[in-house]
Amino acid sequence: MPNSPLILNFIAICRATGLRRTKALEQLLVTLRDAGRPMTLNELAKSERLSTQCDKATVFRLLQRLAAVGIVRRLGLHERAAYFTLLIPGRHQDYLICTECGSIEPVNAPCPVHQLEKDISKKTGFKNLYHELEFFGVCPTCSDKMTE
Amino acid sequence: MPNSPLILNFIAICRATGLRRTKALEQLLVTLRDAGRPMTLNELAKSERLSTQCDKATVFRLLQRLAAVGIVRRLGLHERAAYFTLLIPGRHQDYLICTECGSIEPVNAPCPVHQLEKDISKKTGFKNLYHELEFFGVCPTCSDKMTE
DNA sequence: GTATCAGATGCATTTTTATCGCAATCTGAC
DNA sequence: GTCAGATTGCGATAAAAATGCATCTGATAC
Repeated sequence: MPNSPLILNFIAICRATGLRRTKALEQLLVTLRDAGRPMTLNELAKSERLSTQCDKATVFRLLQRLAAVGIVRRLGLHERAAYFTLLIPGRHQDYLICTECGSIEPVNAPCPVHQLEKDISKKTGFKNLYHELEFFGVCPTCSDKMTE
Repeated sequence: MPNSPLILNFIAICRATGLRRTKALEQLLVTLRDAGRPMTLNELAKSERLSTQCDKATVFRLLQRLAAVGIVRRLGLHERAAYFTLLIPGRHQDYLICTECGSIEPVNAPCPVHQLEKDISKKTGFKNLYHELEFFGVCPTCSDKMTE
């Protein structure tokens, strides 16, 4: 479903903020949605959909714009390269990351931080608060390897 | 207090793991402690104490080793460059970061995530879990500037 | 449908951050 | 004081991020 309501809605937001509907934009959104996880610029640029469609610089600049519009978020995730993920409305995601192999998986648990977010906003005067929560540890596969 | 008990203790841990006590090591630890906040490699290398004392490559390698020993942690913080902070035993720190000016301040609130950390460890089999929690928003100074 | 033009793109290049190799130097145990 | 091994400085490289510019394209007006 390359043109699901989700994608079409994102494209509408882009259009409303002055971005044009290009092949590269659509493919980038679809790639991020299908991945369902944060991806690096390199992963994206080399992905099946995008590598044949546009240059890495284009992906880079699109990600910047999408981040400015609020469709994409740039994450730290402790790695050398930045990760990018779709910001799907109403969905918040925390991550569990293996410090050995770098694997990233979403955490299936209600995030306990939202209330604290409101308190902090009230106390400090910071506006438009959001947060990033990442758990790091050694995954079972890696810890098996380490004890061998 | 260049040689506070804290620093001496860190040095003892280093020694116990085979690291040697060098000027660069001491100055790096003192610089991180005095800063009281995460710093990038570049900031550290250019700091008063370290710039006159050793090369950037040395700071880099020391940070790697200190991270391996568990005295220092490498943080993402949403920025282009990695941040490093002292891991003071018994102290956990979350951060509040302005997305406009990049200022970083510690959050003075009990972190609500530790219980979840244990649950995740039990459920997923991940070991040695820790987490990073960052809040992002627009600080009062920046939001004033934006409405002018 | 076509002309128009600001926005988008490809390609080359630069800048910044991260990392490594190796010879020279320093540290700590004896 | 001696010496093996750890550490360092310096230069080189790799990898990631960012940009300049000529060219191309999507969206609007006609």
